[in-house]
Amino acid sequence: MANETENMQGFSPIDFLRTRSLANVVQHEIERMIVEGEFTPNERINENALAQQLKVSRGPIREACSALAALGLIQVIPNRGFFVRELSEDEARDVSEARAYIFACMTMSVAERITDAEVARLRVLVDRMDALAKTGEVSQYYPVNLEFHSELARMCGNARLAQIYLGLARELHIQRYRALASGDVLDISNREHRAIVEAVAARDPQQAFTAGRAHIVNGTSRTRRASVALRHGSD
Amino acid sequence: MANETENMQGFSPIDFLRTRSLANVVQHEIERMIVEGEFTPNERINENALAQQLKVSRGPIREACSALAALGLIQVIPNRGFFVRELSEDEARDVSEARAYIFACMTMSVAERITDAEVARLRVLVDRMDALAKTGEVSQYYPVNLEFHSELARMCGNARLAQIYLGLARELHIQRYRALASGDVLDISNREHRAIVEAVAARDPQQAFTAGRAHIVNGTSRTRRASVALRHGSD
DNA sequence: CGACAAAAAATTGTTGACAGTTTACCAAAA
DNA sequence: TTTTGGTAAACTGTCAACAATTTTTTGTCG
Repeated sequence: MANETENMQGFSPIDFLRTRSLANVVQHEIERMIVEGEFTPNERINENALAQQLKVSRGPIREACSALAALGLIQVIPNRGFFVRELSEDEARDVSEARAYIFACMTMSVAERITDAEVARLRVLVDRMDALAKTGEVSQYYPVNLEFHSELARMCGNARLAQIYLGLARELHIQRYRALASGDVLDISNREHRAIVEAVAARDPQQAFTAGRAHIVNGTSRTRRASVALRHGSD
Repeated sequence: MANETENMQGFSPIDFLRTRSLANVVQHEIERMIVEGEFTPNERINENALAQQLKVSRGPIREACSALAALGLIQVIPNRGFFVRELSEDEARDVSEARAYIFACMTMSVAERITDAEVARLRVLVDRMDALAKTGEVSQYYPVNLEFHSELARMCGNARLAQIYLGLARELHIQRYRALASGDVLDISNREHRAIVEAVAARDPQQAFTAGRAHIVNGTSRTRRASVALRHGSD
């Protein structure tokens, strides 16, 4: 129809046409709102208000929330509604630990199957991060770091493992356990990257597992320390 | 209320009642139908027919299917409906491998934190399975085997890891990669159980990881062999 | 007889309305 | 002032109807 192009804002028209179901669009919109803080943890999602705001009826809203509940991002309490899920201290610890384990498994798998060409590709990324860490360019370091991690996820040759890893990372991201990096932290982090690359280059699965797990565990405690420092600083 | 305390088994009855919306009931019903073969892989789920059969309207059906789609059990094709998801050969391999990795992480974690009392509890289970394997009582062996695995999941001290493990196991179960056991297979399988117990009893995480991974990997190939044999036998 | 187009049927997508439950509010009594 | 009881508003749970799309059937022409 002609007016399809009117009411799409922020979405590419291709995506809009691919998943024409409103529920799907709504789901991604709610996800975005949670990530960007328009919904706070434990807040109730008012179906009527959201329906009015997004100009749809409650049906698609409820379908989207059901899906997000299954994904663990939303909690449902019968007769009271959908609530943005907040991880307890214990749950956050479990998710972080699980993420470390699964990342370790990924690097282990990479060590068992990596080619020389792939080793070279990882080395390029680590070298580039080294240079950026030296100059302290956090904003440029971050995307390369992301690429390094997703490159490993691809190389592990197990799409499901990678998917689980990304899901856990997203959950932590939503809960505002975000990586906050300063100069020397970048350097330490990249030294761990190098340890991973050397382990997989040596085709040593044990060592790769250990290095991978250590990287996430250390990263988690670095993030936690930074966020505690921030909290004390701003109070 | 007075009768709250009466019929609580495992979890509180208040939770039981609180999670009962029609959509939730329908979700479990569809799940059951898939597991028990009333829906075959790739079959379309007819919303009207199912609504009539379950005596509800299409709203709850769609909410339930959205949730199952998020869980990966159902596939959505816009304007064509919900389809029972079938794992491809590659996907099934990935899921099996991921399950092995995560079980290995669980046993590794158990080795790092297990108490003497818990070691004793595991030994009791393995001994009991040994006795049942000798007599070849498959139907009695199976529940003890299940208890052994869930006991390990509990002991690993990470609810999220355990949840992921169970999700993967369920997915494979639904896809009919089921454990089919005969006498000597039981014996071999339980020898692997014993290897896991000895590794965690020695507080050796490395060894526990190896033993745990091997158990699932071997179990998968045993199941696969059995199912191939069955298929050839029945054709 | 087969290919193709048009009509009909079946099915999904979406909406608004109504019933049942929870929450908020307010007045009266202790 | 606090508590209690009851009423009204807000909200969720469910449904049936309508719109849009896909699939099946039917009819026509080569």
